[in-house]
Amino acid sequence: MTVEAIFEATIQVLLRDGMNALTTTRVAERAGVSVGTMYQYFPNKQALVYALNARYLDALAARIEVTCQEQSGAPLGPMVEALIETYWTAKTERADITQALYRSVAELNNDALIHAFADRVDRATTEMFSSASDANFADTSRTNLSLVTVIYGTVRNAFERALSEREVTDLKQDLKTMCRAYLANVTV
Amino acid sequence: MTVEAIFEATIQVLLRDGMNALTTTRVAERAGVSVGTMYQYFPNKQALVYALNARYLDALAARIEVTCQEQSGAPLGPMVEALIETYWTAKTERADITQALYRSVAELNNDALIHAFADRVDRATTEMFSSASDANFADTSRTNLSLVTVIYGTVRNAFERALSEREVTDLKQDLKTMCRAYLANVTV
DNA sequence: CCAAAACCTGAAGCTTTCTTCACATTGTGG
DNA sequence: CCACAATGTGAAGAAAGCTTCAGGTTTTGG
Repeated sequence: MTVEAIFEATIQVLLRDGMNALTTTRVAERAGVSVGTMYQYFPNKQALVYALNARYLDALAARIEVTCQEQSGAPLGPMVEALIETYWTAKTERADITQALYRSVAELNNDALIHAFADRVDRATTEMFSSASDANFADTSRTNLSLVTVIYGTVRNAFERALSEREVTDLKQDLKTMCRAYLANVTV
Repeated sequence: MTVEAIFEATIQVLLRDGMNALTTTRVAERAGVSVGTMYQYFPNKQALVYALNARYLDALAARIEVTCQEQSGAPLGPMVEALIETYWTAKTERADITQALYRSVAELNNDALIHAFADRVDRATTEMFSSASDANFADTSRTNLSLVTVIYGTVRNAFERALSEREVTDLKQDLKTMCRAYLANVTV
């Protein structure tokens, strides 16, 4: 489909030349369509980048929701590990795309996008944690916020450092350790 | 000083209008100088943004180094709390600037900048942790990497969610808890 | 006080990019 | 096979930005 080709081309250009070089002409060329076609699907360049990110975040949220449902009722330890695993995998299996998108959102008015995503995902994780067989939080939403902020933040920062495979494995392991240790502390 | 005015103007424009609207004309205008003057100090626009970030990261690294020296020889618990406190404060005391810079680096070829910063700071924190009165790591550099990645990542992610003051306080507290709990696990 | 250096000015050239629109091509239902 | 809708084309207009440079102003040091 044309739209799909345009999205793919956008990612390619973003990867190859960065956000500065992301021009309508270049995207259209790489997508194998004319500029006019692009404007039939997106009112302007910003809308294109916005749509690309929305699409990506939607897919990511959906994956997290699946994990949360799968883990419903499980003990907290496996739960948090599954969440880390899902998020980490989703971000790293196409690391190049993740990186490209991280850069492209920076110059968007992305607050609405980010918050909608955060709200949706928070709802899923909060519900999951509440359902844990050993759930007994003093403050569920606080614990949820701390966990997800630490996890998502760590993954993102791991991207900015060029870590070796070994370092990534170790870091992921340690993140799990930290989250489990934290949960042991905050459950009554 | 002129250069300082230009830097300040760059931040202002970045804050008010975002990276898209960061034009040489606008920066010069806001700085109260002519465009020509700007080009006497920076060979081009990118160099300006680069220099701004370099300057900021240098100051941040210096602050972290001070904390690391102050904490030399202390126990691990206070150490990691001091690191969190320093980093968090440095990032939040001028949250607007932090946000503006996070956005501006995105479209820089920032790898060199980021890695130089990471190396410098990692050296300081690794040395600090090694000096701890109760230091006894199986793998010092691994533990260091895990701690700093989690801490810096969490702070960054906290920025993207619009957290209330209460949530920030709680999150910081929980981050400290997590780091201490982690340290208790990895020290022999 | 003066000459040289340092610093500043901002209009204009050049380039690049976004966006439009009149027209061409392709697909579809009868 | 035809008429009509949907889709695609790409040259050109319009706007905006980066950078230069010839010349003005201020500072410095003797």
